[in-house]
Amino acid sequence: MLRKPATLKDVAALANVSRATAARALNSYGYVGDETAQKVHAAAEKLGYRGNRLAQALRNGQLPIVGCILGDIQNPFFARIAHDIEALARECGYNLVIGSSEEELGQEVSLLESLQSLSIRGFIVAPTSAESNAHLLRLIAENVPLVLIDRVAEGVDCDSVVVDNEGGARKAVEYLIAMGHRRVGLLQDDMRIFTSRERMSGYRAALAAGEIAPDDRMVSVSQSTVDHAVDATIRLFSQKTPPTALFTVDSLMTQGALLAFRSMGISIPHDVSLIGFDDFNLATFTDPQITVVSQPVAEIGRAAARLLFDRLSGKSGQPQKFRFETKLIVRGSVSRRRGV
Amino acid sequence: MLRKPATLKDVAALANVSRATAARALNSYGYVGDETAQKVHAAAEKLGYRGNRLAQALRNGQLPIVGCILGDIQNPFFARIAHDIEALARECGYNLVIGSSEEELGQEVSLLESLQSLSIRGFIVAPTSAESNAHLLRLIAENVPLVLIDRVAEGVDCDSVVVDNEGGARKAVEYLIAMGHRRVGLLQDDMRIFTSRERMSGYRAALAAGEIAPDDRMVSVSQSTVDHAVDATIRLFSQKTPPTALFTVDSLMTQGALLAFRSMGISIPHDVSLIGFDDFNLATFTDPQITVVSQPVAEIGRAAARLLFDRLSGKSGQPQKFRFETKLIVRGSVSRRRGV
DNA sequence: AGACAATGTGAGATCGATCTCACACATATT
DNA sequence: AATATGTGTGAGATCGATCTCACATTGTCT
Repeated sequence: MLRKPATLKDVAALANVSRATAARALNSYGYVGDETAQKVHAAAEKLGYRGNRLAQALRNGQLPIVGCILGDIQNPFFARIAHDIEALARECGYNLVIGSSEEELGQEVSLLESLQSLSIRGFIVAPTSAESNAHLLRLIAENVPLVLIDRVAEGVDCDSVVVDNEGGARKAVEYLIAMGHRRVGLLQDDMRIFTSRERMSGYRAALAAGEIAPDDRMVSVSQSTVDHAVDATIRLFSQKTPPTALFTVDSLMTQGALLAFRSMGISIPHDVSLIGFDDFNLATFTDPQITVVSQPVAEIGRAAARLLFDRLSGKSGQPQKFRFETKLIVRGSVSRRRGV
Repeated sequence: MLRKPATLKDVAALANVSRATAARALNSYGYVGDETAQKVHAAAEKLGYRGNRLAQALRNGQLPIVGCILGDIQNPFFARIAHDIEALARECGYNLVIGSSEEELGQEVSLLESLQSLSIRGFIVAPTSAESNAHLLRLIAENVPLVLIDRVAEGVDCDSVVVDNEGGARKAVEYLIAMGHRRVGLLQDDMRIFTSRERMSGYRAALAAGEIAPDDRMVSVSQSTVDHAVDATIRLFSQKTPPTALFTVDSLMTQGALLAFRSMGISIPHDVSLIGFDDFNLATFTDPQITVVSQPVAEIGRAAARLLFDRLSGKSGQPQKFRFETKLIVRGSVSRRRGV
């Protein structure tokens, strides 16, 4: 019983006019007689006519959809961003296609290709890799609006919205050092990821400022999931001389660290101090509450979306690079280290 | 410097053949000479030809995109579902458009219309309202594959994946009653929402089984956000004779209740017992850990996606209705009520 | 009355990919 | 030799909406 949706032709036929006239009436341009216009509208109403956006898009070359490629929507940070982008897109009459790269470059590339062949109008991407960016450069060369979010990529000159990762990490680690810690652990994800590099470099800078030699044994790398972070933390703290403080680079890792500490019977902040990058719902429910570096997550998505829609509405000019400040929120997960 | 993407015509021209032949070579159907095929492939390669999926979709009437309309991607429950759907869609060569209804019927309707006019192939929807469903019925009448998720709608006969909300709620409230509570509060969201109704009805059934008269003063309604839930909880517990136990219908509400209790100086489980519907990351980090009714969230999204793709690949037959069991996970947020 | 605008309408081209059909030429079959 | 089959190719229609252009019809101005 599949009733095909009504087309403009059907409307025109019912109203006894040509397709051209029907189009004029419905989109109100050019000359149309009042009576004719009414007939057309009545016919459209009666048939439940809804224009085929596909055909429209084919005609004018662009589909009112924006693409958004993030690492993982399950990360609350990305979920919030996706939500805000979708909301703004909706206001602007766009829809949002979401793809998860799962932090795999190949996935990101193929997702982007498949979306581009849909004549999608613009992209917001959190690039998996800071270096491999031929696919992004191609977009720019083809003049497709692109906004990078959370992360930038080397040599890719386009709009972007990031936070001061290095500064945030540095503040956190400096604070730990000021509290007397000298063996400060770092739990981070893949070094290909821009934020990871920057946070690592903030970590290093803080160590250097504290005249502490970097020590690879204090650094553990894992995928950004709770489970992987648990393992990585356990590895880090099973050493003979484990860190006395830990800095984790995102909220999933922070959760993993908390779970690992619990399972190992390590208590915070008595046995180990902890600071996480990115504030999250859980942070104030634990005992003690977790000290974090917070990012203005409510602004990031909206800022990126606004940049994209500005481009889409024709604004040209130099790429705009936003960099939001981060803030150290001191709660109770860090204690002063005596002696050693 | 906007270089338009190469079209089939360009490829055909470069290879010195007609469009028809080029199409045959690239999609390998019909007869094509070996040499010709090679020429075409070489030309396509050289021009970086990527078919225009828009034009293809217009031709065959369907776009390889599925639409997913959920309440709010920020709810970890929906985030997980969205993630799983996207992953399966990707495997099947589809992309995913996500829309947030924000629990507004109007939003849901307009989102659905706008996506349908894109010739999108199928939908997974968590309907805002259990009753207002003309838009869903229309989809079915037009034979568009539709899978309802988390919630069903009255009279809408299609594939669906839900959990046993009533049973879950009932188990929770019966447990509270068995622990000696007689003033059991309910913190729920809008009654138009299917899950809300079902959970309410489980709550009522448990009260009835315990021979406790329902009392409207024990029920507080709010939007499903942490902030609204805080207010609603405060209202509930500012009464002369507040509940001694509380059942919350989703994880955001549970978080709200926890925050409210903290701000009111109410301690769990000493002053009040708490059970939440839907397990969530925070539940095991609090002290005490929160007793919850858990749903098999990892299966829901995949099940729905599988149903949808089965339909898309032509499977017909009676609508399939999945209903997953829920499980009461007893942790430490409920204590036995003595005396009263 | 004749010229010239303003108004209203339809035929047909276009976007890009695909598919049907007709036609060419070869080889195979009686 | 005449017909059938197999192979390879291109012209043109199609999907649905839109836009350009040409053609009417009215009204207005000298």
